Amino acid sequence: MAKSVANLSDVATLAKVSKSTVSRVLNNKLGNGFSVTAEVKERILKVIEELNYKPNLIAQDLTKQRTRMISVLGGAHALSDLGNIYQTAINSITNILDNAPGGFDVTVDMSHHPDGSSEIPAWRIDGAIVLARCSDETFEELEQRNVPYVVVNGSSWEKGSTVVPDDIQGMKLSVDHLVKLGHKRIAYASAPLGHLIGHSSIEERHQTYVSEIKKLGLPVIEGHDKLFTSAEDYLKSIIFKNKATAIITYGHMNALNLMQAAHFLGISIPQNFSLMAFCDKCATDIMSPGLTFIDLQSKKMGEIAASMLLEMIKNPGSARKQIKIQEQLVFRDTTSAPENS
Amino acid sequence: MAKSVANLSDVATLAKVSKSTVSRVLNNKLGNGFSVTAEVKERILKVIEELNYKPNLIAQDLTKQRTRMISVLGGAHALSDLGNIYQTAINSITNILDNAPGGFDVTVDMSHHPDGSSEIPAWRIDGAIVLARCSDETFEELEQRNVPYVVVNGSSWEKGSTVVPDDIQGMKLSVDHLVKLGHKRIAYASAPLGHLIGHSSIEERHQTYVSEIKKLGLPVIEGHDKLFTSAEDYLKSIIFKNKATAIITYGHMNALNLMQAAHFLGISIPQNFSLMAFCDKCATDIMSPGLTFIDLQSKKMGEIAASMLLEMIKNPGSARKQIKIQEQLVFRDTTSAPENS
DNA sequence: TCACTAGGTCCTGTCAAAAGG
DNA sequence: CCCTTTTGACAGGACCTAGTG
Repeated sequence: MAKSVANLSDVATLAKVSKSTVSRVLNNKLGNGFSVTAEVKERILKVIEELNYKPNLIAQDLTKQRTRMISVLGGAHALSDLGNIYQTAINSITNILDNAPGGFDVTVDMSHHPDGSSEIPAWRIDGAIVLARCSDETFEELEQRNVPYVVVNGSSWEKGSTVVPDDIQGMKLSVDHLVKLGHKRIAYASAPLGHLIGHSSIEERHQTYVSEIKKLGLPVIEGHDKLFTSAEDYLKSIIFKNKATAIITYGHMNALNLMQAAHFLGISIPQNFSLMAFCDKCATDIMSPGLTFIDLQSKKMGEIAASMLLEMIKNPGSARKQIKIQEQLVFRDTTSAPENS
Repeated sequence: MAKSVANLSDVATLAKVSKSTVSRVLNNKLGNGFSVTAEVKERILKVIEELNYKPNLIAQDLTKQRTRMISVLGGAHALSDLGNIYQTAINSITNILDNAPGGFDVTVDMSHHPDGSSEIPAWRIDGAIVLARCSDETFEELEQRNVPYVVVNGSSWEKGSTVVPDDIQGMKLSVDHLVKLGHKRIAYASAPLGHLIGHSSIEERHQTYVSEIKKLGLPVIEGHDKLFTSAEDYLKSIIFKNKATAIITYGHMNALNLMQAAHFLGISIPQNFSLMAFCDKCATDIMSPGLTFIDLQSKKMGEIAASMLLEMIKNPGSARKQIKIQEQLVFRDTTSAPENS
């Protein structure tokens, strides 16, 4: 196959000028000690047009020592289940970085890197956003290569910044909301099996549930410390046997399962029990009736993460930041005063 | 800031050998006319270890003229709404390409490229998967650069291959399913506003609905040619006024909306009307009761697209292919014989 | 000062050729 | 002269500094 694309030399030869001139017509803003005849400039531009020449980005990256590429790591779990908060976060991250001066190319890494092997193209990126977590090897490489990175909803190593939702405050909001409605027997359904094991939100929500409930002198309903499995069994145990009047769930998937199971068992929400979850607004849009939820503010998390990353890229020496985002209660149809109050 | 990463020269200097020797220790499979003293090899490997040297991928790309990167284009709509077929497709695409010999780095391009400007890093990728469609400029660049590409669920330009579901056959399956159950008044709800305008599936499903219904001598129910807006209005018009006993919807979001509206209006599914949709298996998992649907086989589409792309990369001269995937009926809880039959 | 150019730089991979025995 | 081991020079494409007439 013949050479299919033109390069700088080709343009230079055809325009009968040197490569440097072509390069500077393309890149250097005219004015600061740089000039060309209008005629030469025209000639060069015409040849570029004819050959449809475009600079080879790889070569450009090599000389400029920067790629204007930003990688979002952890796409495998970000895309795995429906309506999780990372989708929203990714969207706002992309928006910000797209519109940043100069423009960055945002790209979600989808490869399921086998355990123990970091395959992050650290040499190819100017920065990274980590969704919740990544492998130790990846963290190590990011740190060693001095790649600026921000972790969204998770913790970082030494040099990375973080943006996390304030789950302690969110759980307090939840309990407070239900207590104000008159609930006394409030249960908590933890994360389903297979969820991100060891994620801090699992621990924080759980512990805060226990401490808040105890602080108010209310009964801690059993099952809060187990991972969530069967929604039907859970309802039988928590509603029928333990007489709970309200359930807080770790995420929207639990809530969805519980709604379906309740429908199946002939129990009504919120007549027979109130239900609320931690999740993102967009996840609740698919549910009916409208779920009361603690908004994790994933859009805002994404925006802040992206801005912080830009700052870190611009200003390599700056110190890491750790930001906590306040969560918000959105009161809709699945919570109300308990029946017997 | 001091130079933070080691390069080939550094290794060579410290190991007291030439750069080429280091390079060959790293890359050339030993055996075919290549050899080093065990001692030299050890020395080099030790230095590499010490400096934690890793080849600069950008430079490597430049010399090798290939990046082992594959870009998935169209991420903006692939991630925009929940449970759409592209998520499944992306997952299977990634699986295949990850495990391909040599391994490819799959990356989803998320940038919302402004109209008219192709910003595809065509120079940086070895191949592309297009989800449904991309801008004309992008197609143009892919073609001109001879980047192998496969379009999933959409049409390509001259050199690209395509994998599309057979919507004509799928609509025939739907109508046939409902007719066999005894339905005579079958309606079709088209794509919601804001969906991919002009996508062939909208046209094909709609036209096939009309032609199949007519062929069977059944009444074409009005509303089939309008974009879907309010689920409640639709039900009032189609079920109450037009006495339809079954509705086929363009996608799972319509179906979800209709289920919620039916619940609100006090109509039961499938007692009062049957409902089915075109969608992906994973989208229906979040619905209750279980939706009868036409499976678009997005997993299979992804697998085939990825394999075709690998073939095209390996074999640049090969002719484009256009593959149609058979759709499948999955009979669940939302369709049954009509009440008055 | 103006209008332009030569040649080094970024970093790795390759190949012909040289060194060592 | 042969074989093994190693090397130097250059390609790859764009950018940039120093420099020329």
